[in-house]
Amino acid sequence: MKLELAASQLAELGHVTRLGVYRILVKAGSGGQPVSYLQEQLQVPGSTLSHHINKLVQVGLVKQVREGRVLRCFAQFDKLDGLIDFLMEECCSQKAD
Amino acid sequence: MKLELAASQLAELGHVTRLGVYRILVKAGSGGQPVSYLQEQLQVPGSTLSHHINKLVQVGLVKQVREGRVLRCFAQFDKLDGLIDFLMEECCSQKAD
DNA sequence: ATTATATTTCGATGATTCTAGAAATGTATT
DNA sequence: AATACATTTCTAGAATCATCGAAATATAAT
Repeated sequence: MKLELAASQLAELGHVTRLGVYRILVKAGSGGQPVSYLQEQLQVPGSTLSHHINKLVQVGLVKQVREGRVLRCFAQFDKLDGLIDFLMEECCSQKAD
Repeated sequence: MKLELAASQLAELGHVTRLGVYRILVKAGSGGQPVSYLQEQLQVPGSTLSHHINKLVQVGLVKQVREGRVLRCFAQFDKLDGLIDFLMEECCSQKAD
């Protein structure tokens, strides 16, 4: 993974509301949750929430699928795995002098 | 771990320069690396680098130890483990309706 | 068609963060 | 004590980000 992508994903997770969204979606697993559920849980104005969800979508950590008038959101677990791998990559690989 | 702490750690990792610092330190393992080495690798002005390292220290991801006039920096691996655990916590635990 | 529901887009304001030069600090060497 | 070296602190302008009301869009129900 490129460092720039990892940094952008980490930056998006590094905000209380967005991390709250992401955690709910991780907890929800493959079933996901609609925006309305996230709003109910997080108690944040719709326009603000929409803005934050969008940022998570932009970096690939979340996907959305329309179901009638509901938009269901899903955590993209493979992206989280990639991010964690990146953080651990080459851990302690440097030779001592 | 509290969500606020996790968010702040993720936010600090979510910046190209800081993530660059952190990666070098992860790679360096328990031996750490001095600020001067980080500066040489990352090619960023001292005052800017110092500012970024300080943010990593503030959230506990990095520690610094003085060695004469050199300041050696170390990744705090336990904090990274805690952060990763937090991200995975309760994954897919929600019961379907 | 009209109304209701779910969500986004727009737009503007305020807040935070980034950057880097200059000056200051702490440590070692001569 | 003077000089060199490593790093930080100060400062201030520029850039980015967060917030949220109002208006717009999309879908469904009556």
